[in-house]
Amino acid sequence: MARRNDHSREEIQAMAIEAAIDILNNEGPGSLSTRKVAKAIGYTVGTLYLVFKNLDELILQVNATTLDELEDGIVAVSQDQLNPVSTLKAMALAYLHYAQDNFARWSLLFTWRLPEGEPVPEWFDAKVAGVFEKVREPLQQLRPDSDAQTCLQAAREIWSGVHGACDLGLNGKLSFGGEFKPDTLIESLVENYLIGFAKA
Amino acid sequence: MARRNDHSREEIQAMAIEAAIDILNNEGPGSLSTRKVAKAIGYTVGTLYLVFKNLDELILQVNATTLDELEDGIVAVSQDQLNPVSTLKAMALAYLHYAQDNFARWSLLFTWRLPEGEPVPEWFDAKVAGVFEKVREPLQQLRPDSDAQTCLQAAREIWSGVHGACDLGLNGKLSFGGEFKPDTLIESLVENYLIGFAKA
DNA sequence: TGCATTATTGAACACTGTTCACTATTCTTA
DNA sequence: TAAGAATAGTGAACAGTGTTCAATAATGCA
Repeated sequence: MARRNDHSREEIQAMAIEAAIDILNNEGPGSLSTRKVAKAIGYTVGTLYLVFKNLDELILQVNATTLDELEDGIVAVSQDQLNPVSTLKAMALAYLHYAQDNFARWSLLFTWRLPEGEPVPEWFDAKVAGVFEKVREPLQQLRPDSDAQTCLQAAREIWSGVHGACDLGLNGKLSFGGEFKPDTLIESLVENYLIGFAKA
Repeated sequence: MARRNDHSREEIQAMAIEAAIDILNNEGPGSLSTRKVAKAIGYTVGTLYLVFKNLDELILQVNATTLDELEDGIVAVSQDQLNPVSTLKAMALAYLHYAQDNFARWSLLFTWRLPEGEPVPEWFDAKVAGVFEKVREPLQQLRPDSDAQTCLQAAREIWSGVHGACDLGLNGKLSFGGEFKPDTLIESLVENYLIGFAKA
């Protein structure tokens, strides 16, 4: 046997998450396995199960960091925008570009399903809510007289559109007749939706 | 050994597809396996591989029937509508309801990824194009002066939205603050988008 | 009836997530 | 310092996965 107390539980967790991200980036989704992660951090599977309940829990943590980065990316571009419409467009494009640049992780975030009974932990839901709040803000600016609930609903609607375009677009489900640029698609989608939203 | 020539290759294929659909409906996605399908149709795995190249090919066929049913469902409700807007709303809701009622199969259609090199066969892409053509028609009615390419682009946009709402909604990614009804969400999304699209 | 053909089998291989009896290292106490 | 308790870490084992392919048994034909 090798080291003991070389790393704390928290350190091993962090190492595992990092290793998992590396594997996802380099070998794509579906190549992630407990043995691969264990090997990458210099431990065996058993240790992984000492630190995570199971693979689902590890993936949940990976998805959490993905969600954080996604939010950071969206917030970053929304700083220096002149009006709510251009803010929302910039945010949508930031979402697309993150998904393009980190396809495996972005994919995992949406394709991974917990086993039947297991509910998504509330801290995860809270993170999701945080992202949507960032989308709600410019929508609120666009219609200051509407209540927060209405704008939150609109955030769900517009972000569904952006997400759907990324999902279908990046998975080759939209490339069938004529050229098709995801950037243009998303910009036009946001534009058209906001005309309707602003008018009502 | 048992029967011989009891069923033709085509019959075994059809039986396998049907069995796979049953398993998906009853046990959810992720419970599908070659051995289970083989057992369900009274053959062994070996026979399955005589009739399908691999599991991917079987799933592709399952997805093809899902796509067919999806198109049928959308076309059915679009018959007796008074105007393009109500047609598109009805189609969107039909899409949602199909996804709700056949969650496992609808899920499989979008989460299944072929191995790295393998391209989606063109007959599959053609099927997808067929569905989008059905969406393009009412959009064309809405803006008769626009060319087909513009309306096809709009079809991609609006259907991305509808699909994204189903994806996030049915996977519990939108249920975080306040009540949330997928039907209402989708209707409002389509409505707002079409205001923008009709106006331009 | 005997032979060639071929549909069908199921054991084997390399992988997966998960468990747990065991081992080796560290910490505590005498 | 020596003995013992506590525990970090292991890795073999189990049940499952997709896939292959030599062996087998049922059929059609001569």
